[in-house]
Amino acid sequence: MPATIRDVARACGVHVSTVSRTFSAPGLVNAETRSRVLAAAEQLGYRPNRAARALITGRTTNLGVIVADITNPYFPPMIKAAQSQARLHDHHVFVADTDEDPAVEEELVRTLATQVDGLLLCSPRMSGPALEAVAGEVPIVLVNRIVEGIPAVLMDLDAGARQAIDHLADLGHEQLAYVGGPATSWTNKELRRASVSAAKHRGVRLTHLGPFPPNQVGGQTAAPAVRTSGATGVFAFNDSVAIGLMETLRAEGVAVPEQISIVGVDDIPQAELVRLTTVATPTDEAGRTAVEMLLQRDSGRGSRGGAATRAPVAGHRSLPTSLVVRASTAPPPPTTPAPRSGGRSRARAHDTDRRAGDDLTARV
Amino acid sequence: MPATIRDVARACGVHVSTVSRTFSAPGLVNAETRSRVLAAAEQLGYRPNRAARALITGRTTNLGVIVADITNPYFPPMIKAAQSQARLHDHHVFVADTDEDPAVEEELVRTLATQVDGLLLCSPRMSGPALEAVAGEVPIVLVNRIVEGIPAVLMDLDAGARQAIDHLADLGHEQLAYVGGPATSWTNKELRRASVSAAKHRGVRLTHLGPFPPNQVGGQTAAPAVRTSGATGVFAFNDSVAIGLMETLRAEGVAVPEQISIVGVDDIPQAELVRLTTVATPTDEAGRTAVEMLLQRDSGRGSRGGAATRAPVAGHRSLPTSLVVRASTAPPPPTTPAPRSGGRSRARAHDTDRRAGDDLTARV
DNA sequence: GACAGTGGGACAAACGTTTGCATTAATTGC
DNA sequence: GCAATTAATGCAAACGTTTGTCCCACTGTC
Repeated sequence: MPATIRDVARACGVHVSTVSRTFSAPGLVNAETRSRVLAAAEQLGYRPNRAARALITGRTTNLGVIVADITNPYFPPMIKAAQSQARLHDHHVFVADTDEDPAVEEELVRTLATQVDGLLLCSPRMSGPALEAVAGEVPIVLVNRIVEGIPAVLMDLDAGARQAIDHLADLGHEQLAYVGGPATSWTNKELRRASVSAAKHRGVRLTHLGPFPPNQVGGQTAAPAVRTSGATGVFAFNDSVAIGLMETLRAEGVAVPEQISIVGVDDIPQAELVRLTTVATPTDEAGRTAVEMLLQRDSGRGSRGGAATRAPVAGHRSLPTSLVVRASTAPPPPTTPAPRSGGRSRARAHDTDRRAGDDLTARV
Repeated sequence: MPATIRDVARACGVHVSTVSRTFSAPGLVNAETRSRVLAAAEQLGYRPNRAARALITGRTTNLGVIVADITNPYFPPMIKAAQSQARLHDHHVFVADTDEDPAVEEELVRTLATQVDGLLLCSPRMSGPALEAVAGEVPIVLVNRIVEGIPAVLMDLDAGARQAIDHLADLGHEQLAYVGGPATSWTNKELRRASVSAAKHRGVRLTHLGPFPPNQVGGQTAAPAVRTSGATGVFAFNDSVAIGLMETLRAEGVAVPEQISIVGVDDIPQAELVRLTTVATPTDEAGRTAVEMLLQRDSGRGSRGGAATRAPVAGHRSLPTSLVVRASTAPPPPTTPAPRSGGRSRARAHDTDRRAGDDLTARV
């Protein structure tokens, strides 16, 4: 029923190849002919059939974005940015949700592979070897994961952990805890490593707790361990965990931030609502950048080109994080333990700042 | 590079049509041959090319979901459910974000139309005639919108508004306000109408405020109008507006719920965090249902079938809402205005309940 | 006035499938 | 045992594009 290229050709007495070129290589067709073709196409409501085009060119002008859970507030900004960036290049995007299941993830990648020019894997849970195998079938860009030979965009977690630990140390905290996420999470591993390193650098003690599920329930579960750890400053795997923890502590009568300070990661919308201090990660920029890498890598490819023309594998791109100070952090209670003078004075200054402009948000 | 149907055919000395049938109509091919074909396909890593299949069958096994804003927490559960339901039927889904722009929406529909078997338009902003035109090109199911002749799934806003207004009236409020969303929003129109009707039915006064943007900023903007309206009970277009309003009122020293009660709509994750009383709408079920309607309508279609085989246009499906009572609603302050005895006594009871089990959530 | 150069278009093959029809072989009914 | 049915497979056209190659009719040049 919809008009085909042949209908257009017939309508203006010209060969189909001319119509085709009018769209794909306008320079090769006479200006007068071109406008006749365009008029006819417009009038017939012609839209090129992408499937047919994909069949012969080998390029689909489609991208795929695969995430663990669309309802996790961390992902939507990334998806949105990816989609919008793709649209800039006249691409559409498939979005798939793996429900946190590596097997589903793998199957989705496989079935999607034939229909896209590239795949964006966001915080993938798949095994490294599986990822490498899959990268052989279809161009891939990873987000929040490093696998040898596969391009990736990452958050600068080293800096992020340093910002969080420094902030707590600046406030005067000397006993910290890192509340970890899932054991299988690459991000968790990195964050933990970076936290340990930053704590050592500042000369404060840091204990590791977990693993816990990466959501509010995980935070609730972590509460007892946090209390017995004796830490006055807590750095959590992500905002959801931090929020779950904060709410639970408060319900149990532990004042936050007066008795325990909490820092999260990601700066999801909920974090602002509960005034959680957190390390903001530029998820939207990650989505944009990843799509750009995919498209760049892809350009010049196609079924005819073959593997030889494939662009050299791009490297990793690291995105800057930034600390957002809100109302979940403050100096530790004065009683325990004996404060060092330097830390205390700095902490006092911070404290005053926070009370003065309580509804202000400082970005560091 | 990837194996084609021809490679498989050659590998097991059989014609391509037999291979094709092995997948699309296994009953027509001998069991022994079938297993030989399957083995060869498996060994060569053959996956049917969807573009080629789409080209000849006219069916893409793809669906599209179009929303105004992916980062609006209202939509992700709907997208997730739609995607998961589609996967059950071996379909993939495109997700597109219109950035609240009707023109973008229209263009996305047009470009997506050629690549999908059906489109899910969630709270579309497009004009009615434009929607009708588009529905002629590709099967469509609307969510949260009624347009003559186009199937739709809707929230039962009549019931929702009644639940909200009844709840406020039960608490003893006699002067209410409806804080409206965008003027172009169909949902807003319905909600407003239903609120007026419910208020009249209960014999309480209700004034309409707005329009306001459908987000927290909208709620902030609405605060002055709410205060001057004299209302003690507020029903807001959605949770985001309700939250923005609540936070602003509190910052200005107006106690919620002691001085003003607020009810939202949607029950987004943030609502639970700030203990907002709200009318929950089953967005995930909406996504699931809509996909089911789309697929059902689509089955038996295809390029060869033509319009004659198109199933009769499905009707509307209305989904039940439910009131979630949290801590943003309470009886009005005793001073203003003189309470009617019936309302008061009931309100007292409610009030006691709330204080007794403060962290409990009642679903009505 | 023949000739190379060039711009514009037509021709046809190809992409990887599906599917109606023809063909063959095996089975059944009489 | 022969026609008629059924089961299994082969054959080839078709889907709507893109693109390499070929052809024609102009130009401008010597």
